[in-house]
Amino acid sequence: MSNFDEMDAFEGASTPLSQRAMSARPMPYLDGLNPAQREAVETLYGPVLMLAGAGTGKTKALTARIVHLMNAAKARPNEILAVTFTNKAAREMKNRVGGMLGQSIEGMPWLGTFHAICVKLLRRHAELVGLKSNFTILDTDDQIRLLKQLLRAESIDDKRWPARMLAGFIDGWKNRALTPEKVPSADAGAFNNRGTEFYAMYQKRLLELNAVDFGDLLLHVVTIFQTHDDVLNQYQRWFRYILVDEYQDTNVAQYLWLRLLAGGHKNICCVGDDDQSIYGWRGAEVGNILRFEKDFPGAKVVRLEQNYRSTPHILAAASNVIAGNEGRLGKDLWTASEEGEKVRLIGHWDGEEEARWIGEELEAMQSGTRGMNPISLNDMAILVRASHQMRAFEDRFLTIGLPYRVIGGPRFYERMEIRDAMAYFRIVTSPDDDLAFERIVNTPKRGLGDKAQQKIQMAARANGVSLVEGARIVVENKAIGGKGGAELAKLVDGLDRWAALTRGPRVATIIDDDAVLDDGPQMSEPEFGPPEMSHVELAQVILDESGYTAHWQNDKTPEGPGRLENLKELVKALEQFENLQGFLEHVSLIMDNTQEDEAAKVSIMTLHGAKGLEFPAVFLPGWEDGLFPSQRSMDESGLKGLEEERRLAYVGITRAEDICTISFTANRMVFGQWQSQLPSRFIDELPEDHVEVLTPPGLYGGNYGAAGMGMGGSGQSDLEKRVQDANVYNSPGWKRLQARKDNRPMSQPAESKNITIDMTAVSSFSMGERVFHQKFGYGAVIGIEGDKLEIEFEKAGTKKVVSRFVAAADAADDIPF
DNA sequence: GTGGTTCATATTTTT
DNA sequence: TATGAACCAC
Repeated sequence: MSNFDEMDAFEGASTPLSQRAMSARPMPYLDGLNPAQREAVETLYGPVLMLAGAGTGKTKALTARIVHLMNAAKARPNEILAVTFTNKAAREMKNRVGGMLGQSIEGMPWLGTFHAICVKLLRRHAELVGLKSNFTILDTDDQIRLLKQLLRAESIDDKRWPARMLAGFIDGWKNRALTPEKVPSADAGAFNNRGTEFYAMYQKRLLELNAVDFGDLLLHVVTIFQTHDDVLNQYQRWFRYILVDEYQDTNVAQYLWLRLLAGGHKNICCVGDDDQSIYGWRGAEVGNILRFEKDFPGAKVVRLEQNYRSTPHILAAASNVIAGNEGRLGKDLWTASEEGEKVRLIGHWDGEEEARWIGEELEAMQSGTRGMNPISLNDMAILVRASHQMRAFEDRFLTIGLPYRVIGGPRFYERMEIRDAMAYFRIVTSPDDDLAFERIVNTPKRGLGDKAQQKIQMAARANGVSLVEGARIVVENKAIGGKGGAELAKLVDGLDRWAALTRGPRVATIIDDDAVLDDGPQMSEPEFGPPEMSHVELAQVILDESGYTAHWQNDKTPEGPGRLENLKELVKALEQFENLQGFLEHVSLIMDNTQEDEAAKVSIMTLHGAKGLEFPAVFLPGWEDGLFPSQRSMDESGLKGLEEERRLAYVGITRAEDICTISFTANRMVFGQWQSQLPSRFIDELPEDHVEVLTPPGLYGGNYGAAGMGMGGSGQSDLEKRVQDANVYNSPGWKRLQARKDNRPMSQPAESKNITIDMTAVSSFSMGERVFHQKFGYGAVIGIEGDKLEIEFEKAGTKKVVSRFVAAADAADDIPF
């Protein structure tokens, strides 16, 4: 396809208002920048690497650069390609650019995530890789499902060769921009020697389904660029300036993509921090950022080293830890801020005690008991290495009634009910979406099990049609009897009816040259008359008439109400789109957890989830060898793994603005078994001058190492390792820390705990009353003690819970959180 | 086809 | 420990 005529039309497109408004004024956005930031902003041409340490104002610099490009280089907003990894980052950048310009920035169509931009590109050139432009995007779950089907068809024992493993290989290849033909022979042994073969089959199947997975979005676009010079040239000319955020997280495919696009003018500015590369296991290549100057000869490297976030103690601790890594580009972070408190280090007996102590500290900080100004819970965070660590905190906070929020977990669009609902929308808007059909055909239960579904499959295959059409044939032939047959007939009927409601009659395609948007090469789309019903209403109708809403209304599990709530939210989200298609094209990439909350809560999240965030008070629990650094990382990736863990430690510490508290425990329950733990080797890397040891004397003295030795009798190497670890624990650094430790008591229990009793809550429950709890589900009150209730839960057993976390069962909709 | 059982399994998860 | 998937009996 050739878009050159259209391209030429864009070159003459009128100058956006924003730019005219800008050029009249001076450049106020440059004033607030420090010299390094300013240099990075003002070097508009040629390759630039902005090495931005944690908290050095890289987003500020990046946004200022965008504005400066429009202002000084007279770049039109649509000629700037700005890529991020997350939607959140993209959104923030959009907002901040808009803020600097003093107007909303609708005119930056190419500011987005790698994936979102690739979707846009791929929809335009889909046919070059054998797709139709309305392809569907499969998420990980769909991907696994599909692979399972393939493996089953080949009678592969999925115990021994699980689909997940195959998905891992395939993702790995896609991350490296390798199509099946290009997989190197070194990888031939993958997946029992059949990895490449299955990869090829999977890709073929995806094309048949007109579908792509996340990895394909990049892979296909890279393939197009590599095989179609004309297309590549178009975009090379179109994107006059390229900006990349979090460059240290790019994988090979993204790297190639960028190199291809920047190939002409090389006006590319990459921003990143090699010390914050923590996604190696997802295919990210730190090498990309380390190699930048070689890849782009003559590149200007600018270091942002002034930190505006943390105190000197915190920075020193972080710098000292990260100094243990080899082959860094190196930065010297400094700050003008006041000294503040040292990084605090404390050991505990076990995870429960750790959670209890942190809970008390949080309360003390919140009430200002600690002799400081009170801190809002919103300004505190607990950052863990692995999500299973969260449980101890949740349990503890639930019992003491401390409001918390878990960040991360399944994303909105990954939830079962959302995916089911979306499958309904998909099958209605594109009836040949077989995957969607498979998902919903027996959801809710329609009495259509394996056998019935096989019949549909066979009918479809025999006639070379989609599953929906196959189902229609089955219904017409009455091949399925009884309840199932009747239900299937009803479903097919429903699908027809809903599809008819989606759109009005088809209208002749109109190509209106003047109406072409100026955001790049365009393709025309068929048009339809006006729909008879708004897509929002239609969505509700689909969910109701299909019986899906009722399915969850009848659901007895504690999740039921929440799922209905999510469905409501999904329908609400539809309002922002023009139609169902538009929604589906974007939703898989943009829906995220948008729970905006009112009350102050402490955040609990993983270290990975915390990247890019900052909090006045940060707690880093679980610094024990094996947990952090994670044993698995070290086993699988050796020194590389350990270094990535160390970067994770660096990320964790640098999230803290004022107070950073690191803790470890002597014992921890691992897979149901108690294990004695040794303090993390990273603890030894903390600089003693910047650390205050809070561990009470006697608790973790010499007997700690002895306990570790006593347990390690299982094998020679194991024993050796433990001896070695024990030596680490007794290392000079640790001994010095012990020697300097403060003898003060651990912390006073927060008194506020017993003072604040919510009287309304106390009186509102009675013995035997049926209640609902968000985490534990339904239960009966069997004991009342002040504001605490003892509840026998139907699923979760007997628990003591603060009454305001519980709602009367008949009012489950009004749970106050 | 559903529901209960057993058995294996056990990081991190931007899209 | 505790969760999910797979299998088997109704």
